[in-house]
Amino acid sequence: MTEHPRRSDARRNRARLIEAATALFDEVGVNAAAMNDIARRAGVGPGTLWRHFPDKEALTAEIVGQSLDGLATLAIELLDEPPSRDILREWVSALVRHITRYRGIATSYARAAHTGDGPLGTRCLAVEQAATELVRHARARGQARTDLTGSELIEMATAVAWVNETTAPPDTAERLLDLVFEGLRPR
Amino acid sequence: MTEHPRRSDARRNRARLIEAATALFDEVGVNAAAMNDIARRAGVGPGTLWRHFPDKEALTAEIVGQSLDGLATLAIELLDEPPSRDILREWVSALVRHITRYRGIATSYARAAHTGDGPLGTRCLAVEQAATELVRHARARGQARTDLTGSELIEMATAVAWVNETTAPPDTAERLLDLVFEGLRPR
DNA sequence: ACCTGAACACCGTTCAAGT
DNA sequence: ACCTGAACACCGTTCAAGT
Repeated sequence: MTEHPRRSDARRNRARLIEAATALFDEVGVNAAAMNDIARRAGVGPGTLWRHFPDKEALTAEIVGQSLDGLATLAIELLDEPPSRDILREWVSALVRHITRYRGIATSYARAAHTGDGPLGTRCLAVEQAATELVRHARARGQARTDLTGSELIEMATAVAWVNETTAPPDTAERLLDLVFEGLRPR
Repeated sequence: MTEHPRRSDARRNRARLIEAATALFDEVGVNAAAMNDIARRAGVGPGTLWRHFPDKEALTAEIVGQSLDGLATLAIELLDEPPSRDILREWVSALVRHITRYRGIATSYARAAHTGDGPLGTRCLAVEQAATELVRHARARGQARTDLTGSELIEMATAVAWVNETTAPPDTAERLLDLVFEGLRPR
């Protein structure tokens, strides 16, 4: 949890752990990446990994944290875009791409967003607030139905990302988003 | 795999295993139910469980099999219902309720339906064929957009069931289905 | 102050030894 | 023909012993 350890070997180990976890998450996904493998790859013992990150969620939050914070930032930025831009769709697409990038992270998000606890939960709350603001603007623009909420938007995006990563070929996400935005009914 | 073992003690053990698994799946969900706990609860060794069901998927398929087959049957039955009935929505609701009943089964379905292998996969293929037929009729009735496919319908239902079981209060499923059917856009 | 690595509890799965 | 239960490989996590 300590962002900047005092001793230089501790700082170096922390950097190595983050590097190893990032690489392994990219290669095999969050679920398949074993904690002990991350430690071994970083050249440290499992106890050292535990000292820096008390559980897997803390490590996950560290790795995906910047990218996740960027989604909140993106939502705020989209508020100032001209009405010709489909800000709701653009943001949801970015969210789905973010989740898909790290396979297995959809479940972590869903649970963290639900409880609001832990290092992931607090970050998810920030994203949800940004989504609420975004939905408010999209509704005013006529780009979203008037009863849609920010958390519902995130739930739908998480659901699409989950289906996309567990069952479908990787390029089905946009097609599924079409269905979610336009509905299964005839227009 | 053998449906009807010859020796009476084997048949009795099989029945006990199914009973124990059904109870434990109901209590804690499919994911949290440990194989060894199921065996202990049935009063047999883990090896006996393995002999009757070679892995957890085989056991899961046995437990949820009848209910899953019922969904294919339901889809066929709905084909003959009068056009006043919203057959697509009724069937998807039933599918979501079925998945929600056994927590943790959404992932098994998604994977099984994707590969089409194993005892679950073959059953999922039958459900998908029934869904395709149902979608065809719903499109002719004007209850579904003309480019919707059966597998897409199942993907959306699985996604909603997954969100519902991992993040949301248990009664959110119908609200999410409203969003999926009508879309996030204003009508 | 921080690291090491053996150890723990738990999971699903296997198989040699029995009856 | 079928069951038993110890054992295996693997996971995340812990902690006593070091430097």
